[in-house]
Amino acid sequence: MLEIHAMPGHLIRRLNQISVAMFAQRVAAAGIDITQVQFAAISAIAPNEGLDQARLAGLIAYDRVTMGGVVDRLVEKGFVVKTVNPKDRRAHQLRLTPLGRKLLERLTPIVREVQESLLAPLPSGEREAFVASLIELTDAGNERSRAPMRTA
Amino acid sequence: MLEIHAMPGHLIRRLNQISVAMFAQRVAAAGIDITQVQFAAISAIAPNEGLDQARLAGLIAYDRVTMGGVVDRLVEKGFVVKTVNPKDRRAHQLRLTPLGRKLLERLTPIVREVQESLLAPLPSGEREAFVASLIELTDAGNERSRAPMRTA
DNA sequence: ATCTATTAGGTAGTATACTTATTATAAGTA
DNA sequence: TACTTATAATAAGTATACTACCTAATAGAT
Repeated sequence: MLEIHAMPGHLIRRLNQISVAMFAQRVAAAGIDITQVQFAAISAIAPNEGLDQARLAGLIAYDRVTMGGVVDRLVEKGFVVKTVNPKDRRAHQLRLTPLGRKLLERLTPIVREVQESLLAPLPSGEREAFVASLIELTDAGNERSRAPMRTA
Repeated sequence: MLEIHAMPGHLIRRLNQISVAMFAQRVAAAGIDITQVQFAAISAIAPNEGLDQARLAGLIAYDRVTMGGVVDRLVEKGFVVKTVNPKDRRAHQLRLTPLGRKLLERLTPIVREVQESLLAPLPSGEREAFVASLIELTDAGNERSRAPMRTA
């Protein structure tokens, strides 16, 4: 048994890999071609149509440069359209296509199920406490991340 | 407030980003040029000198292909040496150099401190429970990851 | 009206993290 | 011995996640 096997940093990294793999497996099984990160993006665009890439990145705590690539792939797949904001020609406004909206509707219940499966190994009494701790830690550590969440 | 902001998968992803950023910041502050992943690799090689890349990948739950690149960078930096196993010429045996061993010694206390800082925002009574849940979840989900841990 | 600081987005480069395919070698079996 | 299967590593391709740097455009101050 190595020391790192009990280190929070290492365990979080592994749990993230498990989470990503479970997402990919369930979504592929439903015949849908999208990643976890791409899902987060469209689910944040949906209630904020017309927002720009920088604000989108802030909403879901992504790096801005990474966001550019994610959006491009979503545009390529036909789920998102990107138009220049006439009021601020630096900014690209993002909107879901009808296809993107339909995809989000189909995905949402699947993604909820993935979350349940992820926590299923915990006794039901501990799941809430675990999620509460996650929220506490991400909240407290937000500014230390290179891509902090920005809701304002 | 978006639904994903309370989803375990999303929170784990963010916490991993925070953890990686904290590691990078502290290690850079100590004047050391190494990533979290590279640290995990050398800390697993140290007590298992002569192991091959596939076993190393299993020990710390990395993808074997990814491991190849990580090892190459450690070799380039002079922390690890890679030799062909004469008994099985497919396999590359890994060993720390004296420089690698010294680095590991310098890093270990820093990394321990990073783990403490990461959990510091939790009330002290909740930290153990949180880590226990992490272990429970990574244990239970191990086989779902594309890079499961293999200690055998 | 001009100067300055800030912001949005992009490029190029590095590192992780996977997929599928290929090569080399090894080990087992017929 | 020949055939088959398994394994170690690499190659090429895609996606995320950063750094550092660059340009264009805007906003605010003077």
